[in-house]
Amino acid sequence: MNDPDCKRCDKISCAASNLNPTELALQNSTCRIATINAGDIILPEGSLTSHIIYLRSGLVKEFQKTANHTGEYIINIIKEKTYLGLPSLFGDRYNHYSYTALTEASICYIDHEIFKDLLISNGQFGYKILETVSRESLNTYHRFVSQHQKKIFGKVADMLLYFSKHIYNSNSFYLHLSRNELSYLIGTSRESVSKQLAQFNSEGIIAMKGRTITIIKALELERISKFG
Amino acid sequence: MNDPDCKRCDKISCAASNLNPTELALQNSTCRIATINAGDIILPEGSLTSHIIYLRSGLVKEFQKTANHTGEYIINIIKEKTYLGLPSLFGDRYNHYSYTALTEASICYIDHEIFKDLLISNGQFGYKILETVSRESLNTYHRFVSQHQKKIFGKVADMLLYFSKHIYNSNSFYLHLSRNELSYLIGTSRESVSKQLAQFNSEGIIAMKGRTITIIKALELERISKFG
DNA sequence: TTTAAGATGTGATAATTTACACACTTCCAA
DNA sequence: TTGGAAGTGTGTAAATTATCACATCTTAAA
Repeated sequence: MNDPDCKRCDKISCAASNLNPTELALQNSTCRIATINAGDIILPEGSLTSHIIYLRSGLVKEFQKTANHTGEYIINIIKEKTYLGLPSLFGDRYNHYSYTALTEASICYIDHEIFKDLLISNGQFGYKILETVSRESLNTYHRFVSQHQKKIFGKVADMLLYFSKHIYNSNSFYLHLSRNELSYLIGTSRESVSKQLAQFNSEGIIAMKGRTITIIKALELERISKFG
Repeated sequence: MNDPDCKRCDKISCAASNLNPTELALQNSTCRIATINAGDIILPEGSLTSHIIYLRSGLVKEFQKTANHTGEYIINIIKEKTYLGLPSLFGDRYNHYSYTALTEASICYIDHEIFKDLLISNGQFGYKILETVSRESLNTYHRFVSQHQKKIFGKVADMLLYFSKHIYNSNSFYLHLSRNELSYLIGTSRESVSKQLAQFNSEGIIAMKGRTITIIKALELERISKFG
């Protein structure tokens, strides 16, 4: 763990940029920074919320284990400059989801009470956090609803576009998730994902080598996502 | 439309009870109240957010039409003393979902700008709204995840417990939704819902007469919901 | 009261998806 | 370098669910 310098941090959150120097110094005084290795767990579900956790850099998966503990369901893939589990923090006293690093990640621990005090004393900061929680809710609802009414080819097309447009911002990317995890993300079986990817590959819609995927016909994928 | 009196309102929101008399008077000055008949639309998806809408009494369904406009997906059933579509308000500039009254409903329209000013100037009020949005997000995520990994009997059991415990607060209730709408709520077909309800009925787990349902073996339903 | 439209129940069939089996590949550590 | 564990691809059978067809029931309006 290192002592951070929030004032000079180039990865500060959009909300925290509304804090004045005094407030930022207050946050800084209780803030600790840590580096997490790929694959390591950041927070297990069911734990009590003691700190705010902010993802400075890296990729994290937010998930929940299934009832029988043999599988999981992935809620979201989280990118840098995002607070982890805000709804759990404000909605309840414990973390509803688990968080695991998909790549090496840098995270900040911020004291819960200080954060809450800042929210209440600085309305602009509070409003930004509210906007953040709202926007993320809408995004997650949208993904859930989309998936619910689609067949597998639609789900897989959706997923590929999600990674391309929202996570990696490129037509070509290395997936940090196994085929199994992809199936946890869209709520199907590993085999179904494999077969659907193989089909898109053979149809020339994507090019695939292991976990590296290149989207060739983006418009076709959009059509499949919409249609299916 | 009538002029309301927020100060004497017995259906005031938990968040708004944090407003002082001056702030409440400010909210009151731009507030209008209206009665909606069962089946009438309150807000269509895609519309711009001009006012905050607060459900004083009644039951409302929050839903989204499918791409081909032949079906819909129900996000939530909303009870009294709840703001409608907060995530749309803060996350974006337009309403992501449609809202239709399931029973006669009383709703308040509150000016968007005044509401936002109150949020920023009164941190406690803002914090309460943040808690509300967070809690609702968690509830909705939870229902989505549950449904995703369950078979039809699990989904229907889930749904029955949801109505019993969260909506009607009774083991016996009249459903304000058609079989078709029930299927939109859990993402299956009307026929599958009918058949599953008939089976629970024949097994003595529930008693059913039209839209009136009595849960006989609640523990058995809990088990089915958890197991499948 | 009559009548038509919408809602519901239910069996048979079709479509979709999962589960299983197993071969092959990749990657990491001894 | 090698052995084993984990990850992946793919055919086939089994399970699940949707769709279709149609009878019956309910409700609301004429």
